[in-house]
Amino acid sequence: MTQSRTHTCGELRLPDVGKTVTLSGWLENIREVGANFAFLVLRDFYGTTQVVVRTPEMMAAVKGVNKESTVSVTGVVRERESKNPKLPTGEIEVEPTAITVLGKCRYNALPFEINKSRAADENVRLKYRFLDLRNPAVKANIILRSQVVAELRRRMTEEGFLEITTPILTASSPEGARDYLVPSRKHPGKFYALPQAPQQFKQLLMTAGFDRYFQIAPCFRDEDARGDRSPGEFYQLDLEMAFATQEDVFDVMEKVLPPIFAKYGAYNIASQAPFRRIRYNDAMDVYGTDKPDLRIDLTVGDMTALAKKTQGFAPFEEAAVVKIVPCSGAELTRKQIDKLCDEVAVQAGRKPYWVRMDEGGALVGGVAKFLAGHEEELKELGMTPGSLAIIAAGDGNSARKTAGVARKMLGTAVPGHMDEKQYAFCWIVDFPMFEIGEESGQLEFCHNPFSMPSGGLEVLEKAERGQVDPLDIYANQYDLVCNGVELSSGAVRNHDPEIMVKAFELVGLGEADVKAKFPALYNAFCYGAPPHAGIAPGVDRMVMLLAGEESIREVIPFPMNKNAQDLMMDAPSAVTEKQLEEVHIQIREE
RNA sequence: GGCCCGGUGGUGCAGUCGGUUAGCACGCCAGCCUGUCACGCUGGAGGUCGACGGUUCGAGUCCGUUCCGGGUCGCCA
Repeated sequence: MTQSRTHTCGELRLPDVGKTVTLSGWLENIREVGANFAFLVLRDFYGTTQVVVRTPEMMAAVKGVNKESTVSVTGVVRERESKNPKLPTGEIEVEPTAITVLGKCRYNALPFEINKSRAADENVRLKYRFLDLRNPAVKANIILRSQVVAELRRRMTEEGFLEITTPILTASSPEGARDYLVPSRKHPGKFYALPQAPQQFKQLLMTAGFDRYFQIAPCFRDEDARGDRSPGEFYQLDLEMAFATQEDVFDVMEKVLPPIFAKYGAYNIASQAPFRRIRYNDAMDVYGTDKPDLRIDLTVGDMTALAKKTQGFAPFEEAAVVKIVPCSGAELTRKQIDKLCDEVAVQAGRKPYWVRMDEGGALVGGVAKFLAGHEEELKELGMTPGSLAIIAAGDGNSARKTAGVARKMLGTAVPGHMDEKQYAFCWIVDFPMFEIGEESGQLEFCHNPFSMPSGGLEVLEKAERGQVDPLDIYANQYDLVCNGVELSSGAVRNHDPEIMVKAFELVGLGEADVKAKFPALYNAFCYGAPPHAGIAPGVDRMVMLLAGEESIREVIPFPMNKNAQDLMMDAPSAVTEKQLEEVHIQIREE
């Protein structure tokens, strides 16, 4: 063998007929159609090419070679006698003079069939991810990811951002998620932590005078997985801008993202600038969630006042808040409605109620008898003849949340309420700065303490003097949401030590706590920090949306399973006594 | 940690009211087939029905416990 290949398996066409070529790839299939007559399908990264075997010698060469072995085929390109218009290489085939096995597949039974790997058990797929990825449909998501990342880099660079890497081994931070810890060999009993995000570093870069920073940043969080949340690690398009406002950040995202979504997405339509801005409180009231799917035209109404007028139905009489999601044209059977309500209960943790308005405008089914006589008020809330309404009762947040889940379920289940094939972006703005903690009952930071409060020092001082309710203070913080998926959150940062301390004082902490929790940031901000703002959209989630996948694991090359295990590499795994000794770790017997 | 769903040849699934030989498709093996391309045809191999315990004359099926997986809430930006 002089050359491993002269062409790829995806490039030969009719004009190549007559050439002597060498192709190398995986033996995808063997179709024997007669004695000394068979078709081989050779697959590489670029495509597949058919090889036709018509001699006893070549038959002997493939005899006993298992599928998925890698082979090299040298032969002459010829025009097919019967062409296959479905394949790019369907007009030609290669008639071999030599077939060499390059890498034997020792097994004739694979853990799953390559072209059907997506249907296989996920743990088996993950253990044999190298086989799973041979499936072009699986590989396509990884290719897409690469293209998207390349384009993000290109566009960010065009916008004047510098890509700067930040440490992976850093200090544990007290806020946010659980850290991954790395024991230190040189400092017994001390630990590095993997960064949950490059948050503090990028703010330090701003303080250092870099004007526009970005990074495709790996982030590590030791929290439980979800369908759209990878355990352990994930990537963010992390960015930060000096002397910038919220609008400056929105402007960059609105320039960078839509073209990429329109170009690489499963749907070719993406919201154009400016994206809709929805205040946090409005989103919770109208959509029952802070990550609304705007492709659904349903909205949540408030029927608390109406519910208070009903009699005989305790949930209505006792609930602090009652929400209603009316949905027209809902021709669901009783069974389908029950199933939908059950599904809402699973996702929201609270069972909703329902009522239907028949074509004559009378209420039927579900909680109809408790609402009888209130038809007109329900019509004002959006019910129409032939509509179904899902009703959620509870304390404020749980009723809103249940209604939000119901809105999403109805939108996807009832035809005509969802314009699915598009990317609908929105900004959620004006998050509350503080909240009353459920456990403590005390005033706490609602999200993170890095955000600049709207109104700055002045509003905090008013709150301190009791002139402003702290719960009415908003943070200059925002989320980017697309099709019901939270892509990112970001904020105008609090770069002023004085305001930072004041914010901490409102929640019963003080300068000592700021210094203890964020020593580097606090110290740096005492040396002249620029106002700055940033955001960090999740790369995995973006690619997931673009690929139209439901599971984030489909867009990660080597994902861990839900239990944060890498079944292929067998991680996490035990280490030797010597390794433990070196890092001064003793395992306690359970 | 709570709740919901699932676990049946290599893979994906069916299995009715508990009933005698656990079906189907794909894959695998053998044979046939000179234009297949989701090749076709004939035959064959391959199963402790996740595990343990119970009810029963009899359990894939019913009950209990447990393990594993998925979803969801908690958690998480």
